[in-house]
Amino acid sequence: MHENRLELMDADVQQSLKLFVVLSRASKTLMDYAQHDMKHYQLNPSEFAVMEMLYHKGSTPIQQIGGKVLLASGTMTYVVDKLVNKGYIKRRPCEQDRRVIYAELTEEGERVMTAIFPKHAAAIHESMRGLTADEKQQLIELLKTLGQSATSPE
Amino acid sequence: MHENRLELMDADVQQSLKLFVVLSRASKTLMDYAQHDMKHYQLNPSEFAVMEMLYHKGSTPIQQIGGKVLLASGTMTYVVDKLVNKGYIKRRPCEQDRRVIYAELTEEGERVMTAIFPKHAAAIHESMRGLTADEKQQLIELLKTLGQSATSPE
DNA sequence: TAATAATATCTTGAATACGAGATTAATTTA
DNA sequence: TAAATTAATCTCGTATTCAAGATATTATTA
Repeated sequence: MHENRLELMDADVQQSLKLFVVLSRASKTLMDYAQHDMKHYQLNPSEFAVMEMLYHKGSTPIQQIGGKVLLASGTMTYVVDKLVNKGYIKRRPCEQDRRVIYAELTEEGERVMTAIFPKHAAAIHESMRGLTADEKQQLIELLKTLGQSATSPE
Repeated sequence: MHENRLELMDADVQQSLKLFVVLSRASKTLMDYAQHDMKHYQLNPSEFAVMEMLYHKGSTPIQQIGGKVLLASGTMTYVVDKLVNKGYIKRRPCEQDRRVIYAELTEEGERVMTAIFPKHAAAIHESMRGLTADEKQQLIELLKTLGQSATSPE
């Protein structure tokens, strides 16, 4: 009696729900995989994302970092504090605009990311070994389209 | 100097990282969309997932629910408590095995899910309007493969 | 110039999640 | 049957996140 509630739905809607579930699972699996790798470096996903952005972009205003890695401002303070305590980044007030504070890697932070990042990238790459380059490219295109359609005005 | 750190990497690895980012974003966008819809019914994603499972499977041991919707046992207690307080589900001890406790929808819970679920399904479906049925099918297959490769033995 | 609006960061409180350990019950072993 | 093991749930402490509000600074406007 319960089982066929799903079967009574429109087939297209069923397919969308199926995709939703598969997307959730695949995403969670990959995130767990990445998180597990980060644990080797004593970093959680938010911390790693901030470190990675600073590693690739250099000194950046805290707010810009939050916008890029999709973290709320309160979260940014928390994450930056933790990374400062670890000695990986430092705050540097902007001289032109004293509302702004830059975050940037310390020498220690640079050193750590230089050691860590290639390993982490390799781990991510390894987690996707089930797909060919062509399949990955297809996935990238399809996911981009999906992401856009879910964002744009209802 | 910072920008081309990425460019120095192997192209295949770069592609995998790109896919990782696109997957994260698409997933987050869809989850945010779904969460926004659930808010109309005063339910968060974990609560909705539990309700949905009970709606489709009927009375189920709490641990099994946790396994299916990927929540830790401590979290299950918390979520079940909240749904019980809302009057949507109830606990029922198993008579054969007194370690086991079933959760099941109350009449109110049944009523609410019958009203809510089709609307939620329609919202999910709508969020994916940017893809054709064929594209969705491709995505489903590719994501399944990806999810498996990230799970299987390192 | 004074008042207002906008911007960036930080503070605080609530919600959510996990993990370790406690509790209770069932099952297996000696 | 007693002890040990396994299993299911719950309790408690901690971590992470967001949202709303507070504070400080800059930009705009009257």
